[in-house]
Order: sequence, then C-alpha cells, then structure tokens
Amino acid sequence: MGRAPCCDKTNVKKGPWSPEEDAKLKEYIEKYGTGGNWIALPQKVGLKRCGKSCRLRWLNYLRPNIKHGEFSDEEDRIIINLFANIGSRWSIIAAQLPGRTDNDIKNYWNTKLKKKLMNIINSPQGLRKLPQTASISSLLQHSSSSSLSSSSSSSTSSSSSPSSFCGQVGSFTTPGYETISAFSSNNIVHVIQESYLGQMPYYQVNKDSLQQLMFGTGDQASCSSSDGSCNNEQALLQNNNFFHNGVDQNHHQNVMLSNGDTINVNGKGLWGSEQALLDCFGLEEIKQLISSNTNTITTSSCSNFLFDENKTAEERVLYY
DNA sequence: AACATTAGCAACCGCACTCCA
DNA sequence: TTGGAGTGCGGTTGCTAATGT
Repeated sequence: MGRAPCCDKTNVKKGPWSPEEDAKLKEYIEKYGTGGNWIALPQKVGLKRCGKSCRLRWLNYLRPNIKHGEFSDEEDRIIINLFANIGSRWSIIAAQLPGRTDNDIKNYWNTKLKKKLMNIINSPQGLRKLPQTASISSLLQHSSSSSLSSSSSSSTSSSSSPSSFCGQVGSFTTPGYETISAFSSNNIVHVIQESYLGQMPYYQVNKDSLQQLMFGTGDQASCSSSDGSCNNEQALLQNNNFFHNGVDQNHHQNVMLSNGDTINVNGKGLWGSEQALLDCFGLEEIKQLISSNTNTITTSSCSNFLFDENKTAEERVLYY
C-alpha cells in the first residue's frame, strides 16, 4: 500500500498560476496567514490547487522581499563556496542570500553557474593536469625558488615572525593539477585552486595563527592533548566561521598566474571553507600540529578523492 | 520564414523528516 | 512506541522564449 496523496489529484489545477490565483492567495495569506496548515489552505482561499503547490507559489514567488533577476558576483561566490562545502543543500545556501529562494539558486546553479565553472576548467586558464608533485609545503618552497610572482614567499615556512607576513606567496602546483596562487590574510596562508575553485580545501596553515584562531592564545593551546579533554573542542566544532572571522574581509589580492594573466582574489570568497579545513585536516591533525614543532600542515586525509588521478576535473567539481 | 534546438525557469513529484495524538 | 498528517527539500519535468540553421 502506497502513501496517501496529499490532495485529490483529480480535482486540483496544475500548471502555471494565473494572476487571479496569485492575487487570491497573496491577499488571503497577508490577511490571515497560512494558519499553519498548507493542506487546508486552498479550500479556505477558494483555490483548486494542491496545498503544496500553494506553499511553493508563496515561498518562491509571492512572499514579500523576493529578489528576482541577475545574481551578483558576490552572490556567485557565496553559492560556489557553499556548494563546494555542503553540496546541493539549496535551502541552506538560500538562507545566506536574502531574498533568494532555494529553487532560484538551484535553477541558477544548474543552468548557468555550473557551466561557468566548466568553462573555467576547460579554458587555458583552468585546471590542467600536471605531473605529479609533492606536498603543498614543498610546492610552496618550490614556488619561492621559481620565477613565478612572489611577494613574500619565504615567510610560509618561517615560525619566527609569522605575523609580519602578508601578501601573495606565489603560484604553484598541487599534486596532479595546476593551482593558481597562495595568498595570506591575517597570517593565514590560503592555498587557492583557481579563482572559482578556491573552495577546494588545499591549505597550508600557519601554526601560530591557527592556534590563535581556534583556541585563543596562551594556556588555551593546551588542548593539543588527544584525550578529548579539550575545553574548546566543542566550541571549535560549533564555530563554523572561525576561519571566516579570521579573514580580512576587504582583502583583495591581484594574483599573477603562471601564464602571465592576473586574477583578483577576495577574502570573502573563502566563506565556508573552514569546515572544509576541518574535514580536510581533521581536528586531531590540527591539534597535533599545534603541539608539534612543525610550522605547517598540509592536506593529507582529504586527498584521496581530490588527488585521484582517475577522476576528471569535472567529477571533482561535481563531487564538491 | 519555418523549423529545430537550446536555455531558462516555474512547477511538480516523491521521499524523508518532524510533530503529535 | 507507533503511525498518520503535514511540511520541507532536492531532483526532475515540461512549458516558453530565445537562438540557431
């Protein structure tokens, strides 16, 4: 026995809404609200529509402050970054974009944004397969000795004065794929793979700034213990924005690509990547870093898929 | 000008979840 | 604890307009 239908399918109108229907529904809800029951609403309003259809029409079209039309670059960035981190959870993404509906964003992604990404990947400036290389830290070292643009490459591996470092690290490669640049903001070194693929969780993180951001300074750093007794662990896990908060919101960086082109990287574009960082390194690894004498951590646990040579760039993007 | 194809978007469908009796 | 009703969500469909041949 199947599930009971939500309404009498034979007696409901389907298809596009007429202006009259819109007006009826809008007027009723503005006057009386939904009454907490969409199923019963059509009858009250006097519409031969399914309750679900009414709900959808109201949420996606009739309710106040709905924004229609072109998406801004900033909205693009937010969508791409969130999609990269949480996938196709459109309602959550929509919650970050006032006036946009999940349906709107879903349609926009499926019809335009995804293609935009694919164009980038397939363009000469996009992802290109490169010979296998070593870890990000070694790549950074490699980049600092290369001819690629680099304003302050030496500081990435320096623990003596991390706070003095600010600026572009340089262009370099990640295993198997070309990346564009690393840049810093507030002492965090972000390793970015392509302007639109900045969400890829390739990071090199300065130990001191990481400690400060995640656990605060001084004695609180003692949560490097791995016995789970860290008082800040819960706070850390709940604080999904710690990285965002640590990023200079107005940070803009012109980055020179290996082919000579330049792009602008904006710190805002990294919103949401903090979870990817956690996913990528894992809390234990981050703790170990803080308690260790090393200065940087590099991607490892997350690399299975990202660096899988059998996966195409498209698969990798779609995966995210 | 006519037809075919593609793109964009509104709306539908069905599943999963929550709430409550 | 259970099961039904209502709701929310993501995937998909289908219509229309735009574009190409």
